[in-house]
Amino acid sequence: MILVKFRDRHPGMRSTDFHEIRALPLFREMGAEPFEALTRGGYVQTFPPQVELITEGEHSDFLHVVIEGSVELFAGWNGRETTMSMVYPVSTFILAATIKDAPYLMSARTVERSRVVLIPSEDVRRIFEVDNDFARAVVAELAQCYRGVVKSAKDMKLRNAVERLANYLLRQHLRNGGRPEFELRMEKRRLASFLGMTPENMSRALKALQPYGVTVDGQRVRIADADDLAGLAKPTPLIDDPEH
Amino acid sequence: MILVKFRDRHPGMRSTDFHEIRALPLFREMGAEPFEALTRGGYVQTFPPQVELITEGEHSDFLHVVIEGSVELFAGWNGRETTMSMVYPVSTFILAATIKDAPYLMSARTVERSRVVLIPSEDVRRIFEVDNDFARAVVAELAQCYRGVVKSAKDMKLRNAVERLANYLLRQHLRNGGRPEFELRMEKRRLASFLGMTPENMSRALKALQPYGVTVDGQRVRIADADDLAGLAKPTPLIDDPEH
DNA sequence: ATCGGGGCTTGATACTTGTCAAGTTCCGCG
DNA sequence: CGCGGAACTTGACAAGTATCAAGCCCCGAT
Repeated sequence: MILVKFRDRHPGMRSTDFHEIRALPLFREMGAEPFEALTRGGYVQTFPPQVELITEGEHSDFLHVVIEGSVELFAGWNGRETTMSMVYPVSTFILAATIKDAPYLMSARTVERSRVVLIPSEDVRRIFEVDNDFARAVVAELAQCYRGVVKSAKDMKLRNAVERLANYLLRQHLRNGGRPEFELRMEKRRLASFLGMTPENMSRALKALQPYGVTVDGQRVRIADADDLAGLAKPTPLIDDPEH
Repeated sequence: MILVKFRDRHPGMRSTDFHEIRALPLFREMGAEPFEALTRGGYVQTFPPQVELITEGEHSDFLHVVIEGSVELFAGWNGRETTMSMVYPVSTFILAATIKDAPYLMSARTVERSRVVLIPSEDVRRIFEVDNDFARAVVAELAQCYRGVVKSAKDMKLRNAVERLANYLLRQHLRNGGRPEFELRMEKRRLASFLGMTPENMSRALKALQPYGVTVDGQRVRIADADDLAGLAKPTPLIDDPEH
């Protein structure tokens, strides 16, 4: 029954969307009723590539949930721009700004055609005030995000470009079940910016990893001997383990 | 009455400590009873300078509150080390690790002789589960911390050494009520590490700021014309406003 | 199939930042 | 009071990284 009501009220939303959002750690533990109240005002929209969903400095109107496609979080200053992170389905972004009712610190744009659920920030804050399970889920999510940025900051401050790239490749390698070959999840130019270097520099960094068994063909990366690469990368869970 | 009980149970703690902790945003909104339960197992300890209070990778046993002195949060990798942030009274640190029951991502050491309150992590998590006001205060605190690290990451990725230093000095200038002279809050070597550069480089960066009216004598900094310096620094609330 | 554009690579070069070594200053301690 | 050590500064040099320019390659549009 709830499903029918849900779909009636949320133009464009499929019941699979509903289930996927519900399954997120952020929403998993709360009761059906508050979840219904939270998502009542939400709606789904499909955006073409390269659409700026939010702009840093602006006020937080919606909590965003990526259902399909991918979204880039980036920031600019003084004519420069850098990729802060990539968001893949299914996950939320800019939760902190929404909860604090503060301006966005980062902008967001679609990379490819993407389906995004928009939940009014006011509703998020209202349910947050009322529902204790949701409030605790928000804590878990924020703590996770916080630790993620801390790791990223350590990566930036303690490693040089080649080391950052080597560790990134090892993380992706593991993410893909340790298979020797995998696809990069984003364009190289974006990856370069994410890792804090120029595209030219990353191209050279990739070459520098050849002696360690890394070969690249387009988006396809092959890691011949992960241990060899790890000898250079020296990964540590305190920076590189996303679960930690 | 509560005060007397409190002091009886917490060796070394003064009633002023009690009030200062209670006044923190993290503890301000919760009821007297849960606060009492939360701090019941806590105690105060005074540490000499350069004592390592926590080590990254270790398990979170206590939530720490700095009452006097100052504490440096730092991280290491592969023989390198960097200062992540400084904690001044009265504030807590490593809340995220405590709540998540996860390993510390950063180490902490006293810089000067410091009084620190230690609250068992188990108690923090227990009260967090039970007390909804506290849970929401934790959200506010974590969101604040998260946004702080994001700003710091933007600072690192978007600005070069001189720009980071210029903006840091402007922030301190503002913090001190806009007076032309103020004292650096930490040693230069630590500040250099915090700002992501070597001490040698910071020495040169300070010289590079002389044409913009910055003069330095020991810990004493004079900013002759903040607007002039801001012309170079181009501060933005999205990186430099701690409240934002 | 051809054209055009954007992403990627490469080389040359310049700028930024780090390293090393030496010297100075400052401060605490005997 | 003077000694010792650490912090800081300075210069010379090396390493890391960015910029600029050119060419290649892939892919989508005509």
